[in-house]
Formats: sequence, structure tokens, C-alpha cells
Amino acid sequence: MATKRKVGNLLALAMMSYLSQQPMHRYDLGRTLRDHGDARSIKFNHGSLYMVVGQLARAGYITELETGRAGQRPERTIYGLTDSGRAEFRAWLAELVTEPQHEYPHFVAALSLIAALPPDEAVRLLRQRLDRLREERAEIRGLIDTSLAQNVPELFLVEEEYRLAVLDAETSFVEEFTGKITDPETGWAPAWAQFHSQPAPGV
Amino acid sequence: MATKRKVGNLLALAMMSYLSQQPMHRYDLGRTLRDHGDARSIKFNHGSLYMVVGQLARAGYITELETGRAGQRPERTIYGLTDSGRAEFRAWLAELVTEPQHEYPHFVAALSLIAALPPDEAVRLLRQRLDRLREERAEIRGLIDTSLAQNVPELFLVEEEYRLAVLDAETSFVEEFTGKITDPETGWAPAWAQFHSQPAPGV
DNA sequence: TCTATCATGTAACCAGTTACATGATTTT
DNA sequence: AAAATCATGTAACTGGTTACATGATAGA
Repeated sequence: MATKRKVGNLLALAMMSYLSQQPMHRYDLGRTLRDHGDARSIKFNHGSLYMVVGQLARAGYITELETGRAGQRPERTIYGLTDSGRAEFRAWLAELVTEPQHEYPHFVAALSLIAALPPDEAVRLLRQRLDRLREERAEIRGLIDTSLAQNVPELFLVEEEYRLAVLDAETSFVEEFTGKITDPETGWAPAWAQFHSQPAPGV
Repeated sequence: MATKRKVGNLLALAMMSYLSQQPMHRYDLGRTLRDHGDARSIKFNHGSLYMVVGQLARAGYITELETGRAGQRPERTIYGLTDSGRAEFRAWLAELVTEPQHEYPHFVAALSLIAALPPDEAVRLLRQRLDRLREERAEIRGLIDTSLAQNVPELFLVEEEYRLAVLDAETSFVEEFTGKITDPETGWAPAWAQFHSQPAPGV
């Protein structure tokens, strides 16, 4: 039972994580997140950065520490994690690790409706997907390998390894699926093609 | 490059799919979606139903056909798919089948931050996750089996089979991951435990 | 010095969810 | 006849994204 968090945006979790190491200004948070490659795992943009910092502050998880000034730039408010923020961070992360979430990936939706396409088109599209999946796999593989070559510990790459694992599972699934459609003996294509006989007219 | 759709909510895709078979009233759409089990693949609720129908109508993908009346109930506007809606439906579904989307599952976010937990706690939580994953697997397996027993064609269960495949991949991944942490020879636990020596103080 | 990019913030807009409201059937 | 639940819709709120705005530094 996913507890209702006062702040639900995962960007907040990443922020609390960084702030647990040292207080920071908003912009530094953004830069750190960007440079650290967290954007691959957590969606964020300039706008949400401000929004989420506001939410965290209102919830009492972070607090203004001081307002520094560097050069002639505008003031920069430094935020620090509060004790309550630290507790929330741990609890939330623990929940995310233990409890699988019911999510709604686009491909699941596509599969649930794929019968609406004629079987030969479905197969054609699925084969295209296989190409894309291979490309993506190569990309992630490369990203991991270059990071490892730069001595990034494997621990900091687990999320990418996980992506790879899921990607491989999806690839196998799609291959098997196209097989089940096209098998000359037991393939679904004929039956499938039937309820595409008379398409309903447009309006 | 995921084209920018005029209506982006996947609920709209499911609606167009049903409307491509026959015109319907909003409430029927909701009921059909519910009874058909689409809620497992596509998030929707009473409120979004109205919103999305409005969006589809404004975009010209569906149009009012007639307003019927049954018994003493309020009028019910019947919507039908337009030709432009039919085209959009096909194009969108094709895109979803061919193009893997970059998504942000919660577990990926959790993994990207898991180093913030002490290794032994991480392992404990991951093992709890394994239990949950097994439960979920059993549930989906059961759902598939009862459906098959009721002669639902396998084609209409592919999205659940896909879930199973992904679930299995995740299970293997988590098992391997815990192994890499706890291995008595080469495990990451010692090094990992080190940068948890002195936690920064709360504010 | 001009231009690009960095750094910083606000305002307006759109999507999505929740809560409210209400009459019509069906069940007890 | 009361209670439940079905059927239907609107309004208000919240979260998130996009667009606008602007001064500061760095590079050409």
C-alpha cells in the first residue's frame, strides 16, 4: 500500500539525497542532478526544480540555511535537509525498494490494443521495434562500459544494468510473440485476420 | 521521436479503439473499459473520462452523433469516431508498438539512489521485494489461467504475458544484485559500508 | 564589444484528480 | 419506503510544463 507522501515527485527524493550530503542552492541541485546523469532515471526540468523545492520547503523537509552571494549574481538561498526530511527520505526510498508499483508503461497499453491492427501490420511494427530495442541496448551497454572504464563503481550503474535486463526480457518477449503470430502451423494470424474482415465506417 | 499528439492521454487511445467498433455514450465507454479489464493497462477514473472525451471532441477525433434517452435518465450523448480519429488511432498505436519510450519506473529511481542506504539494509529491503514480486507473479499467472479457462484467446492476454516476462527479469536481476552485494569473497558490502561511516547531521 | 550561454526567477497555462451534487433505478 | 448503487455531470484544486524575462559572465 503505497503510503501517500506529502511530496510525491521523485525529483524530491533525489534532491533530498543530495541535500543529505551537503546543503546546496537550487541551481547547484539542478547542475548536480544533470551532471550526475540522474535525468535518465528521474524526470526533471527547470520548472519542476523550483516547484519541488517549494513543496519540500512547505512540507518542512528542507529549510533555508543562509543566503549567500557570489560576485554580482542575485542572492542564492542555500537549503539544508531537516531531520524530518532525512526520515522521509529513508522511509520513502525503503518503500520504493521493497514495494513494486503498479505502473502503466506505454508498451503495455499498446499490447492491450494491438488486436485492433491487422496481424501482418502488427508483425511488421513489432519487427521494427526489435531494431529499436537493439539500438537502445547498444546505447546503454556503451554508457555502462565507458563509465566502468572511467572507474565508476558498478554500484552506481545498477539502474542501467536493470534497464538492460528489462530490455533483454522485452526483446525475447517480442520475438516469441511474433513467432506465435506467424507460425505456419499454429500461428494466430488467420483467426486474427478474420475479425478485421469488415471495418466499421468512419463518420 | 515521439510525435507530439494533440491528445496525449492513453485513455484516449483505448476510447478511440472502442469507438472504432461502435458509437457509444461516455458512460458505456467507462463501463466497457472497466469490464474489459483495461484498467490494468491504462489508468483511468471517472474524472479523466470526461476530460479526455472533451479533448477528443475538441481535436475533432470524435463527434456527437445523437442524444438518446433511455427511461427517465438524463440525455446521453452518443459519440462516434471520425475519419481523422481513425487515422490518429492507427498512427498512434503504430508508434507505440514500434518506438520504445524512455520511461521512469519507480524502481529505476530507487536503484539510482540505493547507495544512500547502508548495504545490509539494502539487502534486507531487496529480499522483501523478492517476496512481493513472487506474489505479484502468482496473481498475474492466476489471472491469465482463469481467463484461458474461460476461452479468452491468448491474443487478448499478451499484455499480461508481457508483465510476467518483465517481472521474471526483474526477479532475476534482484537476485543477482543481492548476490553481488553479499558475496563473501567479492561482495560490495564492505566498500559500500565505508562511505556510510559518518552520516551528515540533520538541521 | 558583441554574442552566447549561464544563472535565476515568475507567470500563465494545461492536464489530471478529488470532491461535490443530484436524480433514477434496483434491492431489501 | 429506505438504502444502496447506478448514472451523470460540474467545480475546484493541485501538479507539472512552457514560455517569458532578465542580469552576469565568458568566449570570439
